[in-house]
This record gives sequence, C-alpha cells and structure tokens, in this order.
Amino acid sequence: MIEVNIKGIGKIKLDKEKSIFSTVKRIDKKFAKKLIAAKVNGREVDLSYVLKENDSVGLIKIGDKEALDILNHSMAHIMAYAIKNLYPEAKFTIGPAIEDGFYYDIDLEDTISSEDFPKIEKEMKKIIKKNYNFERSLVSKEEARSIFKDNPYKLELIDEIPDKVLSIYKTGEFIDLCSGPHIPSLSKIGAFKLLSVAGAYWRGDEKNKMLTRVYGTAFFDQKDLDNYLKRIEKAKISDHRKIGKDLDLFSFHDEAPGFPFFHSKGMVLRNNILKYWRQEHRAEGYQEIKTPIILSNELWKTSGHWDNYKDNMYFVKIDEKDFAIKPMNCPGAILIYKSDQHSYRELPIKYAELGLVHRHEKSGVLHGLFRVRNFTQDDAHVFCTEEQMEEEIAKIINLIDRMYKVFGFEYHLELSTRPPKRIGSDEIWDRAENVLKKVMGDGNFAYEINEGDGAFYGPKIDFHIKDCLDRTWQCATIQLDFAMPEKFDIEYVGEDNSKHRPVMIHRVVLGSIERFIGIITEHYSGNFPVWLAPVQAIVLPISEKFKTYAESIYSSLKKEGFRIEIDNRVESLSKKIRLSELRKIPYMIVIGKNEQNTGTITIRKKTGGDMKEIKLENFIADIKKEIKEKKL
RNA sequence: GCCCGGAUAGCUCAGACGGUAGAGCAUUUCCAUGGUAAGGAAAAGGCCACCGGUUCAAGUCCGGUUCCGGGCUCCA
Repeated sequence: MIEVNIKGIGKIKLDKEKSIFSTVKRIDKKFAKKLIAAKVNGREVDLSYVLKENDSVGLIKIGDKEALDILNHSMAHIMAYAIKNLYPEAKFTIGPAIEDGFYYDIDLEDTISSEDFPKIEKEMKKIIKKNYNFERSLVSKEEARSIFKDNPYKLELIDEIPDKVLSIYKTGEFIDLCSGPHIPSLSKIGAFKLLSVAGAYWRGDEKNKMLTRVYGTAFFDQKDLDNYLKRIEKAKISDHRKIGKDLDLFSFHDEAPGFPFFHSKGMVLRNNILKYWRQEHRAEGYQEIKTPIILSNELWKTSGHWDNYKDNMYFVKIDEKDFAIKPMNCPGAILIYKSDQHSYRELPIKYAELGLVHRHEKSGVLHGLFRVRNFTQDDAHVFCTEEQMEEEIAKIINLIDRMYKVFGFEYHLELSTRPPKRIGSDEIWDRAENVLKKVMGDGNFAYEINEGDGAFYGPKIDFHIKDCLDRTWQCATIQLDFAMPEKFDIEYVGEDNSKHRPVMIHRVVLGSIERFIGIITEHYSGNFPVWLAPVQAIVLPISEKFKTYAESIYSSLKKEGFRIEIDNRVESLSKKIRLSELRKIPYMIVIGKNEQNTGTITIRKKTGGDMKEIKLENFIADIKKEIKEKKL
C-alpha cells in the first residue's frame, strides 16, 4: 500500500504502484483525457510514470502553458522522424520547444527550403496517423553511446550529461536522446505547421558548423493554430518597414546600407519626439550640448574604446592623422566637462546630447530602423559625487517611467553585470553593481539579471520594450561608470578645498531615436496619436463647388499651426475617405453643401462612424487639447 | 560575418518548355459634380538589381557582386 498526493484530487492510497494516467482515469475518466503530463516532486514526467510512495503530483492538462510546450517538443521529434524518413543521412542535434513553437537543428547535406514543407508535413501526418507512443527507456551511457554512435552531436551531449543513466524516447522507428516528457499519444496533436527554415550554429557558436534549423508550431486545437497564424499576419502589417514605406516616413538605399534616410513625414515624428524630450530634460535640469562626430584616435585610446570597441568603429584620416567616427558620446562630454574647473556646488552636472553615433554592424544583422549603422542616441552624462549617485539614478528611472507612459509602453528591467572584457578593478565593479541593485530595490522595481552583459566601463540597468512580434528591444539604459573619470582624470573641488573624482552616469531614455521611431510605428501600427501624426487632418470637399469654402477651412487650420492637407482632386468623397484612411490620418474634415450653408465642418474620425458637424473653433480647441495632453 | 531564400512599373505582384514584358492600385488627362473605405474612360510609366558566361536568342539557364528578407552570432 502506497500513498500519493495529487494536487486538485487529494491524498490517494494505492494498493500497488500504478501509472499516473491509470490512477487518474479510475477517478475521472473524462478529465484523464485532457491530461498531457505531470509534475512529480517538481520534475516533469510522462503520464506513464509509475507512482511511488509519498509522491507529490501536479497534473499538466490541455490549456496549461506547460502542456503546449510539451506538445511542441513532441512535435520536434515527429518532425525529426519525418525528416529522417525523407533524408536518411540527416544527423539530429537539439530540438526544443520555444515560445510559440519548436525547432530542430539538423546537420544535413541537402538543403531544405519552405518548398519542401508540404512534403515533410505530409510525412509527419503519416507518422501521426500511426498513433505511436513515445516510449521512454533508461539506458547507460555506454548503451547511449552505441545507439548514437553515428551522431557526433548526440555523443557530445551524452558526454556532458552528468547522470549515469540517460533517458531515450522511441517513436516508431525513431529514437532520440531526450529527458522528456512527451504527450501520451499522437492523437493529442490538434494542428501543426512548419513555419520557416534558417541556419543556426551548433551550440550557437559562430566557430561551429552551420546547421539547418526548421521551425514549426503545434496546438491542441486547429482554432488555436488559426489564431496564431492570424496574429503573425497582423504583426506583418504592423511592420515598421512596411508602414515606413506606405506612409512615406523613411527609406533605405543600396548606396548606404544600414544608414536610414528620413523623409519629411518621418522628420515630423522625430522632431515632435525630440521637442517633448527637450521639454522633459530641461525640467530635469539637463544642459544640452553637442559634440563632434569625428574625434582623434588618441581620445579613443584614452577612453578604452580603441581596445574594447575597435571592431565596431569607422576610421578616417585627416591631414595624415588618424581619427575615428564616434560610436559613443561619452568622451566628447568629458572634454566639455574638462574645459572648466568644477566645484562640488555645481554637481550634479547633467549634459544631455542628441548624439549621432556610427557603429559598424555585420551586414546580416541590419533590420529596418531596429538595427542600423548610424543612429541618434538621446544621451546624457551625469557627473556627480558618490553621495549623489543613488538619488540621480532614481531620478533617471522616474524620468524614463514618465516618458514611456506618454507613449503607452510596457517594459521590464534587466541588470547587466561585468563583462569579461572590461576596464576598472573588481572592487569598483562590486560597488557599482551594488548601487544599481540598491536603487532598484528601494524603488521596488522587479528586474532580471543579465550576467556579463554590462558595458566595458560599467554595469547597467536596461529597459526592454516589447514590439508587435513580441520581440523585446532594449531602449533605455543607465550605466554607472567609475572607470572613465579615472582614465580621463576628471575632478571637482570639494567642500574641503581638495580635489575629488566625480562619478559618471551614462544614460539614454529612448535609446536610439531611429529605433524608437521604428518601435512606436509598430506599437501604433502607424496610427500615430495626433501630437505625433505627420498629417493631423485632411480637408475633403465633396465637390469642386465647395472648393473655396474648403480652402478657407484649410488655411484657417494651417494658420493655427496644424499639420493639415486638403484633397482638392476631382474624385468621389468615398475615394478620398478611403485614401485618407489608408494614410492613417486621424481626422477627416468633410465639406459640402450643409457645412457651407451653416458655416460648420463635419469631422470624421479615422476609426470610422463617429461623425459630427461642429464649428471650426470648437474643433480647433478640441484638437489643441488633444495635442497638449498627448492623448493616445 | 554565416546558412537558406529573394530582387520585374512609384506600390503590391503575374510572367510553363529560353523567342526580347503584364495586372491592380497610385500618377496625368477627360467625362460624371458627387454625402462617409475604390464612379467611368484613356494615357503615361520598365537597362526585368548589377557584372560576366552559355545560346541564333536570356527577365527566364549558369557563375559572381550588391542589396533585401527569415534565422544564427552580435547589439541601441
């Protein structure tokens, strides 16, 4: 007689050891059908797991996040099985479940393209029809080595597993090294689809062989797959590269790969963001500066960039002397600090700089405005005393929080600690990391730790924003730096009339203005709030008869400073509305006989429906209020 | 940088087997003077990314280059 505790069911006595599935089935047959796997004493196991005395069991059923992960992981095996059937020489490496799907990395002589997907999917369906089980068995390391003797990747993995006994799973003829668990039956698979194929280095190391990675996704229900595919489609139409082109915001050209061109409508976004940015920074006591783009190599040697950042920098020669195009703004700010003596009374000194930096990025990583080779950082360098730094960091966090709210962003924090390649002593790093931890702790900010990801001169707090494809992007960062002041030997005169070393805080709020514009474009799907919209309203006369009145409305609004257009073309109203909708202009102003007679205008909001005939001055007051409040 | 794929009109895309280019939208003009997401007609618009090769003949086949896309590595 053994006793186990099953969460949601309670303590159960069994007269002999039984599997989880048969135990639950005896109690609730219907419920058992929904089961996918279980967690015994905190470890995920198959439903075939045989219960032991005192086991504490949590059930994983359809609907749980873990269940979907297990399904996807099982699908990776099925896909591998199918690929093995079609490409017998394929060597399999790892095939995990990931967010929204799974992949398998395969060493393959043939190339697979998305055109091969139907063929592979068909083979997968054939396998699923056979309704195999995932048969788990335990083998010794020696047995495992002999089973996978032709697969150097699996052998490498086997050698690294500390356990003496390894688990393998057999599905039909396909055997894979795997800790499991798996779905109890292939009949649980509701729907699946192969999504894409890509290259991936073995173990993510670019020195290793490039493997073929096939991505796919699976769900318990066809409807869930359909919804997922719809979501992907929706993300595609929010893509800032597409919207940027459609709305004439920016462009890229072969003549300057990775260097964005901003069109006049894109500049409206940019200038309005910066206007707001300057307003916030003035209020916070920042002084705006501007430093050169080209600076002597000597400076970059002093700063440590030459040793730590050279591969990402561009260089030029001027009058036989070597110069670098700045990849960061800090040395310039330091030169300004050094151009004068400073007293403790002046601190903190906060230099803000919208600095254009250039960084050489590998060609394969360029990605619209998200990843470019030149960008404008909304940078600032705070020079302060050690006593002031906590307060200053807290102020920066609050500033970032305030500014992100205006755009309606969610974000999370990460603390990046000392990287292998760095300047400054371990004591300095300890101190700096502790200060950042303390400030986040005091402010009750949850954060993750990103081990070894700090800048070469100091640890940092990073703010990550989520975009429409659920990718996260680093925007704001706060970096604490004891090293650079040392290198540049900067100082202030203290209360005691002797010289002291200030601490430097590097920080950006929006990060890169270019990237930020990309992010908000996706965030709003191009439907910018009125304060940002490149065109805020468009006047649409119903016919030529009302041209004069329409033009008078247009010029009144223009005079008020709004970004306004008029569509005077000889086209139907429906067509003009459609085109304005496609251009995502927030307000359409329809002018016809009624409006002319009563001296009013009719407002049509982009969202449709909501139409009203009002007086021009009321509209002006409304829209001014909306702009002032930066209404979302 | 690496793997796979792509590049045809301003935009979105068609173009079997090689025989020198086609649609829709946008643009211009004309007709219709219109009431809330495409009124009708016509015109104009192309070094088919670039360089080379095969061929009587290349948008199409083969090399190479550039750029773009999906990933990997890296990153604001």
